Amino acid sequence: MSDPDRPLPRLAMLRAMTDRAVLDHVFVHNRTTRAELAATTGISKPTISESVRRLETAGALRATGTDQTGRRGRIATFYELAADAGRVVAAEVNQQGIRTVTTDLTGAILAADHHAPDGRPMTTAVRAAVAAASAGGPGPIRATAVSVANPVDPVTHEVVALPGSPFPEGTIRAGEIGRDVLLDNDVNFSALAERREGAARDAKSFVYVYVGAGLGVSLYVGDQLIRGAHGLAGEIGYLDSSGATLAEALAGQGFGRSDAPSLDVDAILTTLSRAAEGDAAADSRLRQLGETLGRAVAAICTIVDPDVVLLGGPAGSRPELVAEIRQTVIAAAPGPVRVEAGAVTDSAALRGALLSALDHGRDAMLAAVAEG
Amino acid sequence: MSDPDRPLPRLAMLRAMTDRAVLDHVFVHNRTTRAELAATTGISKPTISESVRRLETAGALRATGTDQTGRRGRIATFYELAADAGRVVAAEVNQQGIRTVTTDLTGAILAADHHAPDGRPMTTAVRAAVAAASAGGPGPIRATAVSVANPVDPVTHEVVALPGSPFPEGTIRAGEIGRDVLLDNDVNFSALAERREGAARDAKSFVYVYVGAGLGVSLYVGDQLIRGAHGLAGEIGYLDSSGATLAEALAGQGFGRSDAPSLDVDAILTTLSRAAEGDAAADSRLRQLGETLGRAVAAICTIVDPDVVLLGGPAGSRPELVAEIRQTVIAAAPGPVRVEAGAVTDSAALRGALLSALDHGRDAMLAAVAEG
DNA sequence: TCTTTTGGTTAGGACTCCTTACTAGAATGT
DNA sequence: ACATTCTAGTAAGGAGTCCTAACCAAAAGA
Repeated sequence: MSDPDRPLPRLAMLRAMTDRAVLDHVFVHNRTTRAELAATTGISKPTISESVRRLETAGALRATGTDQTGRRGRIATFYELAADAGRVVAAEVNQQGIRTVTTDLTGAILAADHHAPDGRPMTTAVRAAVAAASAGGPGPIRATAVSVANPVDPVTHEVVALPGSPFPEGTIRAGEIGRDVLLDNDVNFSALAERREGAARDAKSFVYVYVGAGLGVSLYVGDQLIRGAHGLAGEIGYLDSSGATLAEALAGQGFGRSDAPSLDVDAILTTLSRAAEGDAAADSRLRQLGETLGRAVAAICTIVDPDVVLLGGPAGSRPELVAEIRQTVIAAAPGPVRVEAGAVTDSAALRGALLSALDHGRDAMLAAVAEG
Repeated sequence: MSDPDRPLPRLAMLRAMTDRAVLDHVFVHNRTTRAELAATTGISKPTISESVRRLETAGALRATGTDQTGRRGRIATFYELAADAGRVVAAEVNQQGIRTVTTDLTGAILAADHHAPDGRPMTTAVRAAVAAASAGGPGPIRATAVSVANPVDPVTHEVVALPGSPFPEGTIRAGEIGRDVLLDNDVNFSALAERREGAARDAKSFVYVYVGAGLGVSLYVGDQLIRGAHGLAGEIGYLDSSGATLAEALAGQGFGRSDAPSLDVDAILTTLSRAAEGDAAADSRLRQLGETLGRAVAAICTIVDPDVVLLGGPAGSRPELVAEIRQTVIAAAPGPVRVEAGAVTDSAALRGALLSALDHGRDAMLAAVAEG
């Protein structure tokens, strides 16, 4: 792994920085030319040319045609990522089964799959699904990310089993699924998706509140996720709500399951639709739900003062509930806060896992180029 | 300021990194030699020599004697920071007046002063105190940090006036005190002191709770302070506590002033001492205070899951109160949390302001060297 | 006195990057 | 048709930083 001969520790860093600048540009503008690279990065043309040549011989880039737009001057040659530069795999595990997606390093989807729950142990099923998603494509798998519905310990990378959790199995270790697997919470991954390409793109800090079968919160400050010392940051089911925990309070309002921090999504959704039909009792229960959740969100806002609060999940993204929560938060939090529904509604956790896998996969490819 | 000719944008970064490595080593081991620098930084001896020569001619370093420990081999020449490399000023503003301290870039104290409140407007008095602390020493003032008792907006650097705040004046702008002034909250600065040289030295994340005339919280995650989008992070006086705000609840227990989020420190301290003398009623009120504060701290722990919670301030650092709060927090927070008293008791805010000024002052000197 | 040890310098080379000048090739203008 | 203009990329030369290896200087130990 590490060279016995390290001839240029510091100077090599400069070279790696130029390579990174080139690749970073390729990741967003899939096709590019040497001239465009030099112009946008500010690096000189000869240096860019050398970097491109290096990356091409290393198998990362590939010349892929010429610029045929009838423009004056010499025709430019396009470069893009080589087809076999690598792939990444993302998987989402929940009660509906296992969903996987495989993309190349640009993020273009190569395959997607879904496995309904069968009798097998969860770890076995996940390992098989990831192996199937990894098989038979061009280039090596550079990274794998798996989203689960439970908190994940940031140091052991092991799924933390909370009492009464809806997650079907208490212990999954990243090492049992494959090597270099990024295992994380679905709420964290969903928040990442919102951060990168959702409603929190421009926020310096934001709070993502997931209201679904689970109830969880992710905090982002800058581009940093606050995981907590024991991976328990954002487990707001344990927040105090007028003497009881928030989960207990919600259960007492008829929105919880008998087993603790799990919510009854169907109950929430039927209440929402009945309130919309004019049912006064349902409307009252909706207000009560919004106020209970809103007070918890207001506490978070008082403590971390985020730019924006995003609500997600099958219940949290419903506009009626968003409006109720917003009202309570604005009344109770000291500063001005925006409370909105998340923008990434379609399997946000899988999307976030993919984004995370892409980050790491791209880093891995760059490291491979630098090594060899 | 900026060169019209920028001959080496990238290569110059390497050189700056070497200089920074040398200076960083000098900042902690005041005296050092070229050989020691090469050994500890891993940079080659010729490169270190060149950097030392550069820093010496720029006026940052100074040869200051030779190694006289009867050791074999050639005698080493010691280098340390030049006396006129620069100074920094820190000031703490509170109801007792203005306290200032001036140090060189190693942190050695050159002067300290205290100004009791006079009739003058606060901004005028602070400006005068900072000017007095800056005058007549060797080398330029590289940075100035001022600690105030109110929250500071992170973008405008203006003191935010909260209703009923104990801070005597609502608006101070950093620009009105001097140029390049770091203006921040006393709680934030105290937390920085704990982070660097107090009980949170080894913590990855921690919460600092100040209980004194003001009531405030600072959150550190890694080396990053969570300020909040509007500078209001940690204003827990507004937290909900059984229907009222925390400040109101504390006032209702007899620990507050009539003007809102300000605490009556004397009332807390007398309750503490009476409870220690066996007064049952005082003991009951102490337990109630500990539980009220503990529930707020537990909410913070549930949301951010820190490594450790440090309590500071004239009331917060009292061991009896720490024990009460700890008991409530451990019972209510989901994960295992350490709750301790802060270790920096003697004017922590001023110490933190000084540390912050040192950070920026050292950076400023390095930038000055790089400029030429 | 000779050897060893240690701090530091010198010499030479490797590497990265930059500026300037140049070439190739296509569209445009006359 | 032919020169002009414009663009992509290459070539040459030089500057700057860093590294290794060898060397020098001075003091302690044998």
